[in-house]
Amino acid sequence: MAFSIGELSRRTAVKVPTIRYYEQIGLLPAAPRTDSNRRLYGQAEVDRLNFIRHSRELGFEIDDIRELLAMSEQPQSSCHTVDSIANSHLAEIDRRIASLTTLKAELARMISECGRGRVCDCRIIEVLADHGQCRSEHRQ
Amino acid sequence: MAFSIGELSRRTAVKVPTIRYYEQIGLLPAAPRTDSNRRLYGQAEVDRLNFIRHSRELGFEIDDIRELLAMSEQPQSSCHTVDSIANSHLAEIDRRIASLTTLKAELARMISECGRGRVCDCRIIEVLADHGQCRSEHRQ
DNA sequence: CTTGATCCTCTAGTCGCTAGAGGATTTAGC
DNA sequence: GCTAAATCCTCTAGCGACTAGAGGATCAAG
Repeated sequence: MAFSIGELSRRTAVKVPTIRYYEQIGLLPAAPRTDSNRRLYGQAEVDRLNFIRHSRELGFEIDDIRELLAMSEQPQSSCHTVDSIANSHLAEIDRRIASLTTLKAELARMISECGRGRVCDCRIIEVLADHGQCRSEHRQ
Repeated sequence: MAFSIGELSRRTAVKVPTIRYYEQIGLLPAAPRTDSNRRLYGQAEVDRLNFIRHSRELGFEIDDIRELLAMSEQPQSSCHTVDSIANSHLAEIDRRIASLTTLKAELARMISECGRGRVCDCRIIEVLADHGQCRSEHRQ
């Protein structure tokens, strides 16, 4: 039933020091200990940590996750807060996708235009410099 | 011709402390100083800093930028390195876009399914928990 | 009974900045 | 010329979210 921090780590793909760090910052409650001071966990911690990991992967910040966790622990409350966190996050996601898509096109174009030539002919440098000409002035 | 760090900041949209930081880590060469020890810059620094800013916006790390800058200062060399930096960056961008797109769909669905109800009925929590049921076990 | 894996706490380091203290100098208005 | 505000300088410390390592205790397997 109860298992070690290493086992929790294996079950959630969250590294051991990260789990301890989450406990330290109060994102996970302090775990009960064995006689020899080792942390003990159960299924509830697996769930909570998966929730945290998934949220982190989706780009939520720790403070967002704190709020989301607080919500999830008070199911009787309105989901308005959850909704607004998710919504503002969605707007941010949209911005990131848009900018990454632009970047992707730019990078892809740069790479395709970059022949086997010398850097002076390589458009990657030009595009990054936001210049229409070779940046040879940097050589002095 | 020569201008202050504040002016350089205005021309490049890079904050003054960030410029000093870049000098400190050697991303910008140490600027010449006035008699009263103030840094002086010219067009070359505007170019270089724009290059850096643009690269950072595109998600390149400082060390990547160091390499790209070294390339741009040796136009006679092959652009193979530039190309490989950009290519590996492109792969990373693709991964990020894919994961953000999945997230976006998920968030959008969550938000649309999240009625005016209680959190127990709100799918945002469920999706983040990667669970099919309400996480009321968290309440104890 | 020993070896190696795992656990503990603690401090310090990472990256890319950002903020603030405390002081000097420059610029603008009067 | 004088004052007040803006800008500059250096320095140290802090941020988020970990990650690494020291130094030591304990556990599980052969």
